[in-house]
Amino acid sequence: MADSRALLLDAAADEFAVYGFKGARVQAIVKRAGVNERMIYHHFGSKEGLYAAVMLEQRHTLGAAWMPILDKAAAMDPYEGMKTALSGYLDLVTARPQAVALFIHEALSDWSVSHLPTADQLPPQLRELYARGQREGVFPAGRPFEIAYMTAICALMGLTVFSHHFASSEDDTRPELTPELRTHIMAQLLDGLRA
Amino acid sequence: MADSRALLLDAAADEFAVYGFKGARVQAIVKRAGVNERMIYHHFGSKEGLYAAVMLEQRHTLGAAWMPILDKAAAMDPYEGMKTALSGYLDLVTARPQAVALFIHEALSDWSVSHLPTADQLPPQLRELYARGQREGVFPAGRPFEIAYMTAICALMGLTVFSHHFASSEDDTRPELTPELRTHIMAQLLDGLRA
DNA sequence: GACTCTATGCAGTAAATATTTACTTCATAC
DNA sequence: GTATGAAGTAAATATTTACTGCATAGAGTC
Repeated sequence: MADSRALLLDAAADEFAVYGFKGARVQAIVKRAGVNERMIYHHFGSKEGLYAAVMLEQRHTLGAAWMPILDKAAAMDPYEGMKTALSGYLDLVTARPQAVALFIHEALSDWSVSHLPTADQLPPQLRELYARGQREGVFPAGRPFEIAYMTAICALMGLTVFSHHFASSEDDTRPELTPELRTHIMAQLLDGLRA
Repeated sequence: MADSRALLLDAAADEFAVYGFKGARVQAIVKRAGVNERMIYHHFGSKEGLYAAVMLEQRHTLGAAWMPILDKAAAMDPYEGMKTALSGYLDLVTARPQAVALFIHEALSDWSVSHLPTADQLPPQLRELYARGQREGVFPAGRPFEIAYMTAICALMGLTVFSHHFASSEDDTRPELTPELRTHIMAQLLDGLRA
């Protein structure tokens, strides 16, 4: 009845995000999803197949959500464009911290087939926007785009991972970044990009 | 004969750094360490005891290595002090990427007793240095130290995790950050701190 | 040499874990 | 109306995994 495939993908994303591939338990996944254990092998063939499907879906979802923002940013002036792109990225990872966790787990583990974008697969819109900013003197001329990009994105991913450190001691709810904290973070990252 | 305790701590740090607590296998640890499986339970009582010992040792080692640099930084002017502290931190995590991996794994997992420093345990030397910089107008007045600190440190940790993305395709060796890349990263982070 | 104590090794055990086997429903196309 | 194949379930299997009981080796002390 219920779409057990989608239920499994969601539950598995949560479980893999917390424990990584080896640490994740299929029983925990099927329990979360509320489906029979057999369904994993029916839909995905193996735990590994399920993992690969989860990673593909996450990367696709994240990419699809970021794409329109990147396109919008590409039409703006370099500084405002970067602001838009990074702010949009922060929105995305705030809304889907599991995706960040999944990517980090994969980077830490020795997973053979990486589902992560490589240095030459970074968003071309931002690459061009950054180059334009460099020509206009808004961004420093000598700094490679890869460095500028990775430094800013890594900061956002890291902050997502350690966001619960901003929680007050008796705050039991998930401590989302307040708009005020967001503003400070964005200002710091954008100042870092400036020439 | 051989100090099996130290061998186990080292091997376990490597294994936990890659797979996290649940994903790590005690057999893999003892194989790496070249000691008998029994030794884990002799020295640490359990897998969990070994993990706790590893985390304590890593945090202590990292803290002890950073401490003198922080003290030196505290005596400098705010900007140069921050530069010294962050540059020293980058040296540390470059030399011991496993420590970063361990902390990130713990932040991602639902481990009950956290071995991570909380927001009020951030290095007091830097807190005071930052406040001094704010009074002198070097650092922005309204931005909380926790934000400025975490944003910069998270960027460094994230870059450590994703550093292999800077490798050229046929580079089989571990792609350490070149001095040139380091310079760009430090410049970007320090510019971000500036008022 | 006997005695003690810690370090180490071997061979196991019980539980956990990924995967498979055999089977039932159930919708839909021919 | 039945053939077909996908979706779902319960139980079993083979392997892995953390952990233990027990024996032994060696070093130091008397």
